[in-house]
Amino acid sequence: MDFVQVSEEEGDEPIQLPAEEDGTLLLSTLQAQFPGSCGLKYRNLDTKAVRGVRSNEGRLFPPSVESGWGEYAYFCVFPKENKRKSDDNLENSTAKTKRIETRLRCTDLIVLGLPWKTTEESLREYFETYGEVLMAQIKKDTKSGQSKGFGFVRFGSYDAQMRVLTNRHLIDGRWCEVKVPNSKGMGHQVPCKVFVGRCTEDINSDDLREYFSKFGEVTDVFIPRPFRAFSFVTFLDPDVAQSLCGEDHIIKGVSVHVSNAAPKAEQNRNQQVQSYNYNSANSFGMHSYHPQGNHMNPGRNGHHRGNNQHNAHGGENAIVPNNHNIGTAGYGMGGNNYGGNSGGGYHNNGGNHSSGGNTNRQDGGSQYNSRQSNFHGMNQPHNGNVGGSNGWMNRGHLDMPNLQALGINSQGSSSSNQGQNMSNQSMLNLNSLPINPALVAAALNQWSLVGNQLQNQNQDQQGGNFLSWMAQNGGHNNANNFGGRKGPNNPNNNPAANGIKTDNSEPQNGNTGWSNQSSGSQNAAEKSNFL
DNA sequence: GTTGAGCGTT
Repeated sequence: MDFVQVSEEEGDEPIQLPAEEDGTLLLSTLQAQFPGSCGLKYRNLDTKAVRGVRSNEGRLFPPSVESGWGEYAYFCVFPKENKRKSDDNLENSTAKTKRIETRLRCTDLIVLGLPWKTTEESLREYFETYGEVLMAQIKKDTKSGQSKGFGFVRFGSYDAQMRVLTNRHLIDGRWCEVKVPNSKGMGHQVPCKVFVGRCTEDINSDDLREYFSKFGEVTDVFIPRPFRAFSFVTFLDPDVAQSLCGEDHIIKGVSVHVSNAAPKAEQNRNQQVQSYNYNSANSFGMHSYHPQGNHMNPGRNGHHRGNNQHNAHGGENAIVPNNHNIGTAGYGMGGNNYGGNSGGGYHNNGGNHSSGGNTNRQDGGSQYNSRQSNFHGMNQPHNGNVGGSNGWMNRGHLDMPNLQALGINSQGSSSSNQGQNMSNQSMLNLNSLPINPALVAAALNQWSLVGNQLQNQNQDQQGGNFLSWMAQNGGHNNANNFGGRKGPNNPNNNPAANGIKTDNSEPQNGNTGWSNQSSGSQNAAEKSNFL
């Protein structure tokens, strides 16, 4: 039998891996020893160049047909960092990207099914093959010290985390599940989906896809039917989604407004609220959702709400012009309703908003680059610009600008704009308002007030965030397909090959669902683009 | 001393 000398990195002590009869090396053989690896490379002794080993359909082929693997010392290839988009510029250095991704998305991962004997040391040792392990702990009985059979790990890089979530794990002789813990929910996630308000009926999904694709890959477009004057656009990259939030864009001559697509959990809650309590963020379900605090930042000018937090890192937002005009669709919005007090003195460009005009900004591809530099500290909830420790009390009068700008008061519609009493918003019947429902929807969405009545048009209950998907697909299914401990009736036990989820049968996890998730393109093929 | 779906005394 032929053996291949493989080490994790060049120069490390090699392990001899058995090749197959046909001379190939199974990728699974490699991965059994080097979890997370996806290929091999070696250094050509003559040219000193590093060469890759041909890989196809789970097999690695020797460099030479005649001499096989030879005496080369091979070392592992691991998946690269997330590829940035081709039009990224130098502002997005790898280091910066890595830092952002780390800050944004690394989270504790729960490891289930650990053998009783596994120690924190052996747990760490195992996962260090994937990358830097910041934390590895075993949950134990306080009295006996006996392991409870599960633990937590945290990685230093998102790359490592991704690989862990997408691999199966044989730890101390037992197949274990690694998932994002329920307790984390969406806390560290950045939504990929945006709400697009003020849509007109002639804006179809192709229009939306085509338009928004220039900012980044669009993975899904959902337009509620019957027509509700808003839609949802999902991007591959949550950063792109976030960068667009708070902006107005012109599509087919219509000014649409992009804002956060709020998680379902909040919206469902909000629907129950009959009288809003401004003193309590919790009445809106405010917690670790909304990493950018979009719904809490007071005094923002109605645009770029999602970017407020970036300001805490040095005001790079200045490069994003705030000259968005409102009302190009003929819905006159007074500039006063938008402009004005910017809580922390940032984005204080309220005066730039005008009504009824055309936007000064053309959303060309070049804008995309500048957006990318805007992401800092998104994991710092509700910071900086919140006017006071008690966010809601200090929101000023601009926090619910849209409803008022739209001439809506507690009676539903008004020609005056004076009232600040919004306590009866929940009584609004969006379908009976004598104004364009898109305007109301856009306004309500900013407050997570759009609930099932508007958004549950689709029946897809698939959890929408990337990591929960990763957990569900990489975790559950891999476990199920490769020896997990789920029962035969578990819907995850679908026959799909190689652990990729092919349906939407995953049971909902209460706090990870996004109301706006649509089914159209949430399939394995597109999701696999993440990997 | 046993066990095998779950979710963390910070």
